[in-house]
Order: sequence, then C-alpha cells, then structure tokens
Amino acid sequence: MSEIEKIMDNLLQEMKRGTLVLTVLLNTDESRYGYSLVQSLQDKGVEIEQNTLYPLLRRLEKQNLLESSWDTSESRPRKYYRISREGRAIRDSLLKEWQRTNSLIETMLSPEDKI
Amino acid sequence: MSEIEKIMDNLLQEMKRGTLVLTVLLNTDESRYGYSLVQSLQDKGVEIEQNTLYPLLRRLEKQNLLESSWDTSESRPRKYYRISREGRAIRDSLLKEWQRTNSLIETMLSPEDKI
DNA sequence: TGACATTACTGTGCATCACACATTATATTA
DNA sequence: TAATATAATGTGTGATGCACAGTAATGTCA
Repeated sequence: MSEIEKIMDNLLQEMKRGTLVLTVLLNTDESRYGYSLVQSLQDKGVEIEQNTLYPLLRRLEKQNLLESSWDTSESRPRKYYRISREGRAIRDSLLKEWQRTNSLIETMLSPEDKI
Repeated sequence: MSEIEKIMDNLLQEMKRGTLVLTVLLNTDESRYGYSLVQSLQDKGVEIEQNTLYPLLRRLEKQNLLESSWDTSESRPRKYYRISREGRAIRDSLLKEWQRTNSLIETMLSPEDKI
C-alpha cells in the first residue's frame, strides 16, 4: 500500500469513527444482538467488524445508552441490546449535530464560497 | 458536568474529529494562514482552536496534502498553506465518503426502516 | 469428518485531538 | 509608561477509541 493510500485509509477511518455510535443508536430501536447487527449494517453498506462492534456495544451499555438482556432459549445464547431512554436523547443530539455539520459542508461547497 | 454530559461531549468531539481534515481541505483552495483559518472557520460555525489547527496544518503539510510558504513582507511573518494536488484528490474522496455516509444515515431515518 | 457459519469476548498498538503552556510582536488603552 | 488585548506561531502530554489480531465454542452442511 502506497503512502498516500495509507493516509487516505487513516482519514476515512477517522471519519467513520465519529459516525459509528450514531449508526448503532439508529439501529437499536428494536433489540439486536451483536452478530446480527454486524450483518445488517454490512448489508446497508456500513463496514464494521465484530472486534469493533462488540467492544462498542459493551461500552455503550456501560454508559447506559444501551440496555442488554440474554436470550438463552435458543441453542446459542444471544445477548440482545436495545437503545435506552438516555440513548435516544444522545442519538437525537448526535443526529442534529450531524445534520448541522452536513449543512456546513454543503455551504463550503457552494460557488460563492469557492470564490 | 454530569456523567451524561461528559459522554455527550466525547461523542460530539469524536464526530467532529473526522470532519476536521475535510473542513480544512475545503477551505484552502486559496492560500490561508493558520490564524485566519481559525477565524473564518469559527465564523462559519466550526469550532476549532489554534492548538488544534496548527498541529493539524503541519501534519497535513507533512503528508503533502497542503503546501506552505512564508510571507515575511508584512510586519508579522505568516505561514500560508494551500491545498496540493494530492490534497485535492484526498478531499474529493473524503467528500464522496461523507456524502455516502450521509445518505446511509438518511436511509436509516426513513420510516420503512423504523419498522 | 471436516469446513464453514454463528455467536461472543479480549489485549495491544497507533493515531488523533483537546488542553495547557510557551513565544514574539504590535496595537490599544489606562 | 505600563498593562492588556490581539495577531501569529509553536510544543508536549494525556485520554480516548478504533483496528488488528487473536481466542473460544457450538451448530450446520457437504
């Protein structure tokens, strides 16, 4: 991988980081378990790996943005996560901020701003 | 500051991080020096501090995404930065990725996705 | 039986920003 | 004249958080 590709990768990664939490919070209105979240996010075009998502889920639970419960009725036990009240508040704020930033970027693209 | 506010701050910060580089690259089509960039970005609603921007500018220069030149003709010397050819390529890719992510988020908000 | 899918968890390293601090010069005001 | 504000650039440290590279175990299908 060339130097410039490495730099590009880093920057893309950095950009993705900020959106991961929002993405998760936008997809846990219904209870979800880690593995299924990985699958469905990937289906939607969000590249996320297990070893990124699992620690993230646990962190969000610790911060009380997600609630969890085990389902042991099936053969393989699954840990289900669902967004909490606080999580919804955070999600909405993050969303607002995202949209604000998006407007800013659009503005920066507009012709009068480009000279 | 309450626990939840701290969490919120962290997340907002995290989200901002990924966009800083793009923001800078979108505002250096004309030569700019650090101080003026801070001012104009703040005017546009992008909160950025000197001690964040200056290291960032130097990093981007090191990565050849920005080019710099000193203007010593005025009383106070100023270091001007301008986006490079590689910088433009990176900027365009980042922008595409941003817009792609924005679409994803919009999709996640759509009713059929919310059950 | 062997390969692959499903499901969860962990430890280390690297990159980056925020915060605090430092430095110099000029302009303004007390 | 002294103090303060503004212009302008720089550095060092700490916290955070993801990616990468694993481990582990069960279920399914060829």
